[in-house]
Amino acid sequence: MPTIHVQPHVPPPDSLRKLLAPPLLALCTSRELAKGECLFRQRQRPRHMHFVVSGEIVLERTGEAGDPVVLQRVRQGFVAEASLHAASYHCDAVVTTPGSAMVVPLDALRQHLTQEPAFAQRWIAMLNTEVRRLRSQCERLSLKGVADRLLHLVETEGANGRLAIGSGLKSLATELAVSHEALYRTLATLEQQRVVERRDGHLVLLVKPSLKQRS
Amino acid sequence: MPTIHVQPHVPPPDSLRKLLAPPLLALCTSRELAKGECLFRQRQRPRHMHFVVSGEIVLERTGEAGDPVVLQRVRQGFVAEASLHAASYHCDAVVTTPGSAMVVPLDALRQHLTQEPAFAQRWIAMLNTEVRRLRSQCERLSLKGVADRLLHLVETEGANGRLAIGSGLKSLATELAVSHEALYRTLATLEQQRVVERRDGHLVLLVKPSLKQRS
DNA sequence: CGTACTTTTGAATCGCATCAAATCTGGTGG
DNA sequence: CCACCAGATTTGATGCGATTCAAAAGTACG
Repeated sequence: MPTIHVQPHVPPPDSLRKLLAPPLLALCTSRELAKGECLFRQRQRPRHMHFVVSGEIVLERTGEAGDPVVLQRVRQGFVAEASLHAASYHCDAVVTTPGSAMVVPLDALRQHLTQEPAFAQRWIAMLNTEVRRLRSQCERLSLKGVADRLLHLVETEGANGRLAIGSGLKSLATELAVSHEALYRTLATLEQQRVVERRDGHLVLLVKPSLKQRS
Repeated sequence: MPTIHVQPHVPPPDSLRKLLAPPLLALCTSRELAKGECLFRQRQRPRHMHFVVSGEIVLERTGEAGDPVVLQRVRQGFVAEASLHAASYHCDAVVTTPGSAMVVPLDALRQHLTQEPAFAQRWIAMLNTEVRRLRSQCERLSLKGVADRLLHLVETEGANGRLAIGSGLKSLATELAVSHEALYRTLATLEQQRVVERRDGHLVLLVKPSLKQRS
């Protein structure tokens, strides 16, 4: 897996510049994300909002004594947008792939939300997108087979039948809530059947989604 | 299962009155929900926002040729809040238990959102809650065992270890993405072990969640 | 009273988790 | 440059739990 080094000054992506007004953008700071680093932990009080520019972080919750469950992987976008008014985080944010993030002070963000109606509208639109994404994820996790979940992921999250594998298939397996062995096997089968292909860190669909004729 | 008949004039619940300002509330109309009725279907253009007051509706998506997947059950709250600016619905809304809903014209809702900053704030808070709920649901669906999912549901969605079974255990099984047989069996086992109890359409936890000693 | 549905239990089967082990990979330090 | 190590990747074997098919009993409703 080729490690891509980030440039010293990663410009905030268009999506962030469009969402945030210039005055807010000016208050943002950049932050490097080192592998294994924690952006925040469960029960901490939120002080900043993080926007992942590059790299990958995962949200995970550790329930009492169980294995940590991966709630979401973020490669581009806000982390825990819902913690806007929360008194504490409800999950951990761990960096799985080095990169960088934009950091917005929470109090400034809240203030702009109340004072800039247009900004509030954009924020609502962003949350709507997030709600839809989460519903998709629920739909995906409702599927029974590993192959179904994987294909659903590529069709749903991928761009034009092409999905970037972030930090290895292992973390992808956790996101799909299957064992990594099962994912490896399923992927091998799908590759043999010419349904999907792995190329330079990407999963590529080789058949039209409507022609689901595997097995 | 006792069928509860709704009163002729169901007042909008507090949560709705707090969220909507009086001027918007005045534009709302009430609507009876007959069993099996469709509030809307996939690909239709949204014209109204629905708030379930009583009864139960489910959001389900039918993927090409697969079984319909239940995305969410709503017993109290907005249906498809994320379709605020969407050009079309991305799922069906079917009434599973008769009741009533408040209907808000979408254009009026959008207008108030842009003109009433305070209202936009409340809307954002509502969306934040929804995002958290959906993350919980994803976490639940990531659990492997039927018992784990069921208990997680009662702990998460229930009030004080008490969860109302809406329209039968069968629809609950679909929400948990397990076969209804598996749910019946698991529930029977859990009742034998004095972990949960069924009383008048409710699931009641009999042990502290922290003392998870089933096995 | 009959029909349609949910609930319940039984039995057979299958897919995935789990345990195990080998290979491959990139990165480190000698 | 090479030996070496930690992690990811891959393949194999086994067992469990859930799905599936089947059927019976209970329940609501016209």
